[in-house]
Amino acid sequence: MAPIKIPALGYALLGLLQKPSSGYDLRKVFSSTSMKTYSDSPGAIYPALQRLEKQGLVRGTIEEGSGLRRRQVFRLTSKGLAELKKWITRPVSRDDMIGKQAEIMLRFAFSETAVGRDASLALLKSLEAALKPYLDGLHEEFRTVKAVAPASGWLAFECGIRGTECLLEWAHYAIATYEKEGRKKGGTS
Amino acid sequence: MAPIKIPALGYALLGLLQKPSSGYDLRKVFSSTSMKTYSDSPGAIYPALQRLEKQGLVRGTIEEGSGLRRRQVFRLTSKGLAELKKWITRPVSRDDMIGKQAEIMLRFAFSETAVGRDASLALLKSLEAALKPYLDGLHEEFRTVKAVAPASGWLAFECGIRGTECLLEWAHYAIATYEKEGRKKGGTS
DNA sequence: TATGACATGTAATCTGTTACATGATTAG
DNA sequence: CTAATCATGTAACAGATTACATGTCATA
Repeated sequence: MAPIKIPALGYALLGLLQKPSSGYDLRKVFSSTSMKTYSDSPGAIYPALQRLEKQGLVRGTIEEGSGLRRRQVFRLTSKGLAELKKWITRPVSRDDMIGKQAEIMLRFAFSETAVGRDASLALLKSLEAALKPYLDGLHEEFRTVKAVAPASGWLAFECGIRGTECLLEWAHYAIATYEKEGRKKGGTS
Repeated sequence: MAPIKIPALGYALLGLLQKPSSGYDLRKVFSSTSMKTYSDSPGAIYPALQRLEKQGLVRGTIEEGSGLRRRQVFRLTSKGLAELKKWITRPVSRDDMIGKQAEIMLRFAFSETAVGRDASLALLKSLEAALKPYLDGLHEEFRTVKAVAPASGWLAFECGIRGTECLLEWAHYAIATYEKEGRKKGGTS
């Protein structure tokens, strides 16, 4: 069979569904928290949940009688949890660096509850490893850009570089945080 | 008439078309430079160019006889340049902070050649002004997040905060760069 | 003569946006 | 009684992805 294809919104939903929720609950998360990157419109979320259910990744059960209008609560199936773990534990590729930094952060944010702190650390190290050569490439490209572009052009490019350096520093900090935690609690072994 | 609606890719094309280019040239820019965020697929670019031409924002002229296969070179029309300027000079809203940081950088990158350095500076100041309250909001939300989320959750959130702080620092640096330039060359007055 | 770079396009499909439609319950 | 909030959905449309189709020219 064809390998399951899940768009970004689908993974965001799978991650949030580690805690059983209705479509409405999920919409509220997207509209009220800093996950506003994803659409909170019913026209995006309800069809996405239907697709996930058709793929067997979530299962919805209607809650009757609790006073309000019927609510359909969705839960991850074991297949759904497996897909979520697979997504989270994928190594970070060079390709992920380009427009998908937000997706990596989402994977990391879910990693601890979905897979465990070892996976969180592994993801961070994988990110660090991908970041270094990517940054080298950016620095090299910068020399070219600075020679031909107007100030606003190379300044914008420099902003991208600084942002990436900032991400790398954060990764070090996050790794250090996990390793300190690990020593306290016993960690990997 | 309905106000012209242009998706992100359309603006990217308008900006690049300050220098007349064929669809193929544009694709190469997207695939070979750090503008890989935008699709370099023909199925995205050629239809987008057709839409822009239908809206009267660009005009394509076929270059024959230069040896290779026919090449259609697109140029900005005056209407297209006006739309580009309007897009660039829009003040930065709180809403732009959310998933549209890349779009703001693109606007800034094009600002100097399309409108002039005064517009570049204005855009930076507008960004700075939007960034400050946005950062305050993030810090406040962080306190809540840290109390309820696992380490990977709040660390991911912290990454967003650091990235935003980094952007603000860059804005200061870019403003300083422009103001130094301005004193040298006579600038605004 | 076959491969790869140049160069442009279309068609099927998927996803998201926008706007609408429905209906129950609670607060003022 | 009316408005707001809870709660779910559909339909029309726009745009992107993927894959395919076409054709030229240079070079190995």
